[in-house]
Amino acid sequence: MDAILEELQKGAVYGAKALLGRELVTKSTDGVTAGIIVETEAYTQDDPASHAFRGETKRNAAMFQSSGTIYVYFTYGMHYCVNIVCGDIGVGEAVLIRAIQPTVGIEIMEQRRGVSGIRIANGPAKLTQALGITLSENAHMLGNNITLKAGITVHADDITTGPRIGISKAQEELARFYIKDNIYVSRP
DNA sequence: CGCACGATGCTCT
DNA sequence: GAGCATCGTGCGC
Repeated sequence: MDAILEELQKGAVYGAKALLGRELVTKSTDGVTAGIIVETEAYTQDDPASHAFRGETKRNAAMFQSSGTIYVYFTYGMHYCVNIVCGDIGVGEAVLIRAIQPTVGIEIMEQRRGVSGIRIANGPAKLTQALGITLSENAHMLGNNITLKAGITVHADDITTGPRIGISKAQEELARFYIKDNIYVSRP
């Protein structure tokens, strides 16, 4: 957990790769739920597609906090997405978690999502619903209701990149990373 | 099986 | 007032 904080400190692109294979764990009154992170996307401050591109606002303030801060945002009138902040305080960088492979509390997640199998968490808004993450966790630090565990080892050879998804600017930028051949990614 | 679109409300211009 | 780091459905092939 401290080790990952050091990796996140090195920046969003580095952090996006370092987070692959880690287990994201959440606790609630429903119980514990968790999954292996299999797809991430790095957002840096100079990225026109990033919420931080136009500077700090009330909404994106968490992105400018210290590494390991959780940034949750609400979008499309119905969805939450979760990021883990990277880099120095005052710099707006974060990694969007785009897909997880469910490991713990699968029944709870099926109930929250209303589906089972691959569709439980193969997308950024799906995994927040499966893990029970909402705006109430925004700007909190990793370590309480949301934590990271070691998970599985991912070698550099097992990481690949793909086109960015769901954005209108800087689509070609090399920022989306996922574990090769993993069936739980949102898009191969 | 793939594409198109509607839902739905908050944030920033 | 537009656009959005999305998802699910519904339709046409």
